[in-house]
Amino acid sequence: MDKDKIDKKDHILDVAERVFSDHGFDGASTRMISGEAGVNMAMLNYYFGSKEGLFLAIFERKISSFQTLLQNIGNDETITSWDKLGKCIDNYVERIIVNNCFQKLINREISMNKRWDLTDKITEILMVNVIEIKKILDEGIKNGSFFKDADRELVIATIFGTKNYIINTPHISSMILGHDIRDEKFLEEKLKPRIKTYMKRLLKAYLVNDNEHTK
Amino acid sequence: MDKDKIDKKDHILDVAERVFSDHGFDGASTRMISGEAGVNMAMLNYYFGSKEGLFLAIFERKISSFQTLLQNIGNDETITSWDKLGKCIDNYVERIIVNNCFQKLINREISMNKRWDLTDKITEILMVNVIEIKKILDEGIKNGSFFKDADRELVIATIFGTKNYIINTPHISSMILGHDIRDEKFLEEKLKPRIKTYMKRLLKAYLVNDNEHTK
DNA sequence: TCTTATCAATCAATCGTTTGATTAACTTTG
DNA sequence: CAAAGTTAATCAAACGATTGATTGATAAGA
Repeated sequence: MDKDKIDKKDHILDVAERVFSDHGFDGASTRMISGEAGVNMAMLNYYFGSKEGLFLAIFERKISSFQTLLQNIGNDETITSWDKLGKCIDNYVERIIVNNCFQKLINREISMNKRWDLTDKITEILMVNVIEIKKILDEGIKNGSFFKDADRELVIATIFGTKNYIINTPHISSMILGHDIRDEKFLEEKLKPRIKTYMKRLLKAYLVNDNEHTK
Repeated sequence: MDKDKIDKKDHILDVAERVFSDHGFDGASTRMISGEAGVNMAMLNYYFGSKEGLFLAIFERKISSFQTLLQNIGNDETITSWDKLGKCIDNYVERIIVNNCFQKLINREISMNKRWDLTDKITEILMVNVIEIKKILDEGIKNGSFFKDADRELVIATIFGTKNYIINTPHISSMILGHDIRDEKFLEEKLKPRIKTYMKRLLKAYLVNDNEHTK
């Protein structure tokens, strides 16, 4: 009974997430969503109050599920700064999912900058990862294992930007890589390991203090 | 007369570009656009046939202006592969404009993947830059000045991704950098040189063949 | 006179939302 | 235990508002 209701709400949210990510907030009609979800149109307002309420509910659900898997590699004292960063990269790349509806939604919202409160909420979530990496970089520079003039902020932009570029422009990155990145098998077996290796080599070459950076 | 007409069409396109980038295709109404442009609503259909026609016209205009400034650093035989890449980076970073309406539109369209023909056209344009850089990387690897196992494709993702991350998520990157990146002065005097320096150091450390990459 | 440009008014379609009736599932009461 | 009452869930139908587009009239220029 009560569980059925939750399942139904969850089902509607699943469908709405996909439809919103495909068509945008304004492009997705309530009839479209209710139709694809197989529920009466009035149910959307009954459960979520309004179209905007439904939209926000999608984020609320994901946000609460995000915060549970928040982890703290940075505080581990037993491994080097470099190994910490490597672990972060592995962890981060592993979470790559192409055609991720929610990722699309986040990108659109954050570039749209229309619903301010939502943008702030999203920013807050994404900043958790940023701060984690920044902490590791700070530590590495402080203890001398990373090169002291390293541009920590732009390193962060590179880590997130490289991954975002690949998954946000699947059409282009597929062309660059010569293979459809939406192919699950290719992504899992080839691309993910490749990105991990590349990112680590790239950052090690820049960060790790065994060569002088002649300008 | 004829020039007035072109100016008027251009003015409508200017306004439409901004309104579409602020609200998305479906979120921007024809009344909104015509109102802000100070023209009668029927003029949009008179000039551009339909709302979609207006939308496409925005891209047509930009595309034709893009293709004129296409350049060919790659074919210069007098400088090293590394200097070519450095020039590319300088050139590319210099073109960074935050709050660029058209950039927003392109991103939305390319992640939306709805209007296929338009996506193809955009891809085609963006690939010009990609191919240019790829050519330089190929050459550098071939002539031994770049490290032979360098992942050319992912290097490209890093170059474009780092920049895209910064300008597409102004809210976040401003927070990371501790300064509003939409501040024209800051962007021009501080950020642009900083990105140039960083990108060159990063890529040089990874690409240039004066140190072994111990895994 | 003929073409082009502009306009207010209007079109049918679709939008998000609301309504009132109906059904189903429990709870209370006699 | 059964009848009455209460609540929540579901639905078809309709609401007013807004959408993109079209009309026919009017003005201007060649």
